[in-house]
Amino acid sequence: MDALLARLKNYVDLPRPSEAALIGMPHVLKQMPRGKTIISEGEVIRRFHVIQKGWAIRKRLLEDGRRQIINFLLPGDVFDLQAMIDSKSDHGIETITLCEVRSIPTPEFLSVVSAHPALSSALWWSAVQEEGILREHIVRVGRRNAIERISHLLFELRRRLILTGNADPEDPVALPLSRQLIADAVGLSSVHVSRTVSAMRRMGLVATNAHLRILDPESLASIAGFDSHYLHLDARPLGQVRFNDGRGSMA
Amino acid sequence: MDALLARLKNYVDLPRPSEAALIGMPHVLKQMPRGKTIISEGEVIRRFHVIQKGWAIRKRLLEDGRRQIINFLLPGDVFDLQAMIDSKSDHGIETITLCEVRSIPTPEFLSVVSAHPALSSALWWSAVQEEGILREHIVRVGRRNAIERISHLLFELRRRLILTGNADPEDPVALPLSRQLIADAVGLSSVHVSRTVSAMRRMGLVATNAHLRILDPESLASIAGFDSHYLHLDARPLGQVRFNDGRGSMA
DNA sequence: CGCTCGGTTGAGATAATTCAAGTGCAGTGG
DNA sequence: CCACTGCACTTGAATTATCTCAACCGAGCG
Repeated sequence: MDALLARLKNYVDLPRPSEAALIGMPHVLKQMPRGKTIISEGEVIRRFHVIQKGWAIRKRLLEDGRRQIINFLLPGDVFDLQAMIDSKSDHGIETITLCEVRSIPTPEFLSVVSAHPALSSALWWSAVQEEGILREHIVRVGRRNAIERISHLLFELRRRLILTGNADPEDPVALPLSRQLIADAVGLSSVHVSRTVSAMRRMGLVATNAHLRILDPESLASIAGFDSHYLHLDARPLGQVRFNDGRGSMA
Repeated sequence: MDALLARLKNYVDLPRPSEAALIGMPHVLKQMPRGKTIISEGEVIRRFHVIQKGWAIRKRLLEDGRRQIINFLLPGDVFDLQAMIDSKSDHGIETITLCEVRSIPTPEFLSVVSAHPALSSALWWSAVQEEGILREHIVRVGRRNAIERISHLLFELRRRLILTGNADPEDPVALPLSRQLIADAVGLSSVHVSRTVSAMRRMGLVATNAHLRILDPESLASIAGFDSHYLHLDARPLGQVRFNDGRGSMA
C-alpha cells in the first residue's frame, strides 16, 4: 500500500475516491541512494514530497561544521509546509538510506486535496503530528540527559514505524542509525553516544550487531519518560476541514 | 493597529475587506495577569488564539518538575494548528506578563479565512514562520553553547518584536525575561544563565537593570551566528493558497 | 521593618567533550 | 585467498562546560 495512505489511515478511513485521488496525483517517483540531497538549504520549494521507502533527515549545518538533525523522515511522511509559500528552504533534506521519494507539484497537490475534505482533514492531522514531534524534540534535547534522549528518540522512531506498518510491534525493530546520526539528532558527541549505547546494550535494551535493534521497548519508554500524546494518535475528525488552495473549483 | 494584522503585513498587504474581516471576526477579548494558564496540557483546543498584548510561553513539564519552554508567543502570534483537529493539546500555554488575548472559535475563524485568499495565504506564511522558529530552537539547544544560545534567543526575540512594531530598532529593546525563563527556554540551569548573562553585561552586550535590555544587537548576532532566513522575511505570495474549512460555502 | 523573591557568587561535583589509540569488519585489488 | 584500506565503533585519560548546593545581596512590598 502507499506509504502516505497507510499513515493517514491512523487518523481517518479515507473514502475510496479520496484514496484513489491521493494515489493518482501526477507525480515523479525517484530512487535515491543513501547520502543524497533531496532539498538543499536555500532552495525554493515548489513541490510536496512523500517518502515512499527509506529514511531521510532534515538538518541544519552551522558555519563551523556543527550539524543538527531536526528530525527523521520515515516512510509515509509528507513535506513541506514551506511549499505553501514562495520562500527559500531554511534547512536541508538528505537521504540516510536508499530511498524512494514521490514528489507532486504544489498546485496539483493542493487542487486534489481541496477536492477531498477527508484528505485535507487527514493532512492537517499529519501537520499537527509533525509539529508535535518537533516540540517534543525540543524537550528531549533541552531537558533530558544522554540515556533519556537516546531512549526517547529510539522509542519514538519505533512507534512511528509501527504506525505505518514498517515495523512489527512483536519483533525487535531495526533502525538504520549510526552513532553520529544519533549524536547530531540529540545534541551529543558521537563518542558519548557510543558509550551510552554500549551501556544500553549491557542493560539489554538494544542489540548492536549490524543494525541497532530495539530489544526492550517497555524499559526504553520508562527510562525515557515517554508519553505518546504528542503523536495525537487519539485525534478524531472534527468537522470537515480542508487543506486547500483557492484556485480550483470547489467540489 | 491589530497585532496580528501588523504581523501579517510583513508578508502581504491585505486588501481592506480582508483586513476588516480579520478584525471583525466574532471573538472574546480577555485580559490576563502574569502567570495564568491560557491553555492547559491535555485540554481539547476548539478556538484560535491571538496574542494582542504581552508575552506568553508554550511549555512542557516533565513528571519530575523539569520544565522546557518550547517557544515564546509575542503580540501578533496566532495559535494553534492543533485547533484544526479534535485532539488534546500536547503542551501548555501560559502568560509571563500581563496579556490581552483574543480568541475565536475554530469554525468562525476558518470560515472567515476561507473567504479571503489573501488572509489564508498570509496565515500559511505565519505557520511556516512558526515552524521555522521551532526548528531553529532545536539547533540552538542542540548545537550551541551557553552564550550562543542566549544571544541567539535574545536576537530572535528582538527581531520578532521589531517585525510587529513592538520594538524600535534604534532603541535598546527591553525583554521581560527572568533568568529562569531563559534557562528553561535554552536548556540550561538558571545559575549558569545568570553567570553567562553577567558576562554578557560585562561585554556590553546587554544591560540588566529592572529589565533585560539589548544594547549591542550586532555583536549579539555575530556571537550567536544568527542567520535570519528561518523567519522567512523574504517570502512573497505564490498563488492564492487558502487556509480553509470545507463546510461554509466558498465565497 | 522584615520578608520574599530573583539574582549573584563561590566551591565542589558531574556529565559530556576532546583527543588519541586501538579494534573489527566490509570492500577492493592483487 | 589474502593483504590493505577505510570507516564506524570502542575505550581510556585528561579537560571543560555546566550543574548543584549554599550562602548572600538588594529591591520591592505589606
